[in-house]
Amino acid sequence: MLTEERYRIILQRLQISGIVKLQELVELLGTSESTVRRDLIDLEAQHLLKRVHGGASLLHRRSEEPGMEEKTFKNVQQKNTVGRAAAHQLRDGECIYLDAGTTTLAMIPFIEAQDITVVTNGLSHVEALVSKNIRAYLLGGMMKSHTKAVIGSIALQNMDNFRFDKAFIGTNGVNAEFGFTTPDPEEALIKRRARQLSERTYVLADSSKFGEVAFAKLFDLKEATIITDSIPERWRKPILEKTKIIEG
Amino acid sequence: MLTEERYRIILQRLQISGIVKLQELVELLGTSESTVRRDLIDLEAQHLLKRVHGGASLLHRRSEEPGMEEKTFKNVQQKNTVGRAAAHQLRDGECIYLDAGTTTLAMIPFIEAQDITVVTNGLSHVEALVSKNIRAYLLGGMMKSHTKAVIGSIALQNMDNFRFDKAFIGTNGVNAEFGFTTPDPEEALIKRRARQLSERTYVLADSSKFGEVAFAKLFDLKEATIITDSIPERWRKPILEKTKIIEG
DNA sequence: AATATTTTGATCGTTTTTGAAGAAAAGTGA
DNA sequence: TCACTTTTCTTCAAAAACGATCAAAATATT
Repeated sequence: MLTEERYRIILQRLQISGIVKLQELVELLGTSESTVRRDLIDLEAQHLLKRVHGGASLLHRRSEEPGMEEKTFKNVQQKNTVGRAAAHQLRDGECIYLDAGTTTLAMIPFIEAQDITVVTNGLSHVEALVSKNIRAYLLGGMMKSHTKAVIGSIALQNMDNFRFDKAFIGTNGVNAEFGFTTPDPEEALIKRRARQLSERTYVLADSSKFGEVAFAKLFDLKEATIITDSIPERWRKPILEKTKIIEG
Repeated sequence: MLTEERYRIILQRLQISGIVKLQELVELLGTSESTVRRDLIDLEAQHLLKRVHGGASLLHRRSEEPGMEEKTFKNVQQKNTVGRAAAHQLRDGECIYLDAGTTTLAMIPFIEAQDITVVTNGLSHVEALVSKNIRAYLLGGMMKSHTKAVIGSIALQNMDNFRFDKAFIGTNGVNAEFGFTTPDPEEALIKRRARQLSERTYVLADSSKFGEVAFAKLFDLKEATIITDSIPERWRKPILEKTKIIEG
């Protein structure tokens, strides 16, 4: 792996989590501790990050977005676990759909499969993908202002240009009775269509989403495999009766 | 294999990935390490890429040229002048196409017209627009890695969903003989189609672009109105003979 | 066809990058 | 504070990449 490539991955990782552990980078980059350490020293010299004991953090020169900032450390951990497990489902050469949202975004640093093609409706996603040298297509359509996601009829129509091996979809609620749900019906339409166009569908949901129900239904539990960090005991049985779960 | 052919493949590869390993190129081109090395040296001398240990990467326009530091401020001033003049052409309720690129990006802060709809292929543009609460549509398609622009056949096909009152397009060269030109043929296709779909077309070009010629032709001078900060005296007459100019 | 020029591939000594091992420093908990 | 763990720093040798050079091959010129 090229030096510049490592730099980019490190910085990208930082953008997403705000902080990275050194050991995490060693694992992610598949290189030695010494090398990562040297990279961090170089990047700090370029004022691109701040080294802290055990890793590095981004220097907060500009005020980050309020929506993304309030995520707790635990949330980040959970999302990373889910993201890692999801990325692990990828095989070389596949074409996938990556839904907008922070959980699917957390998948990207863990992607190791080669020669994959990704279609997404997330603006941040496409940026992260191209900086990892992954072939990325963006759906066209109307920009939803807050979530940086593309939605609307044009996006739907656009999606018909593609067929996917796998779709990775985010959700706000996982409920045995009501299936997967999300607050925005427009986004629900997109997610639903993505499922129809894929061979297999994975729904990414950290443990806090179990039992929740939001306004717009995506589809039933049985239509997708759930990828999560851990299943709350209370929901384990009723949900396992209906669908498969991958626990990271 | 011809030298030029190798150059083309190397640069193309670089456009796609943003970075290439030397060994990767050796394999791809089926030639010796020495030759690839020499190619990279030549291409770097032509300012078409930056050599890094183990391969080459795209040069980031920011840090590459030594005299850029001082030039930046003047450039920004120019772009702002152009951007302001362009934004002033907008009327309430219009639907416009906004081309990717830094000059068109500079328009956005100056937009005052109400209730407008903007279609763009620029990732940064769409972000800037939604944060100004302007209704924005993004073209779908393949992401070009370094310019944050959407290109390719899907983007073209996508554009046919729209009709524009006005199109604002960036360029790299304005020449009396060769018309408007840009380095990337893929981007040229998009720009050309945008012009066809609009009632009126404006090309934004700061004064440094006059006289320049790049590889791919967009269209003739007479097909669009030029918006610029100032016209170099030398080009005033030949260009004014062919088209209209708005000077900010 | 013979000669000159350019391009190519291989070799080799030098420099840069890398990973490992051990010493030093920093954090942790009693 | 002291022992203990974890992280960082330093050093060194192996590996990878580099630049320079030269002869063979391809191409152009006469």
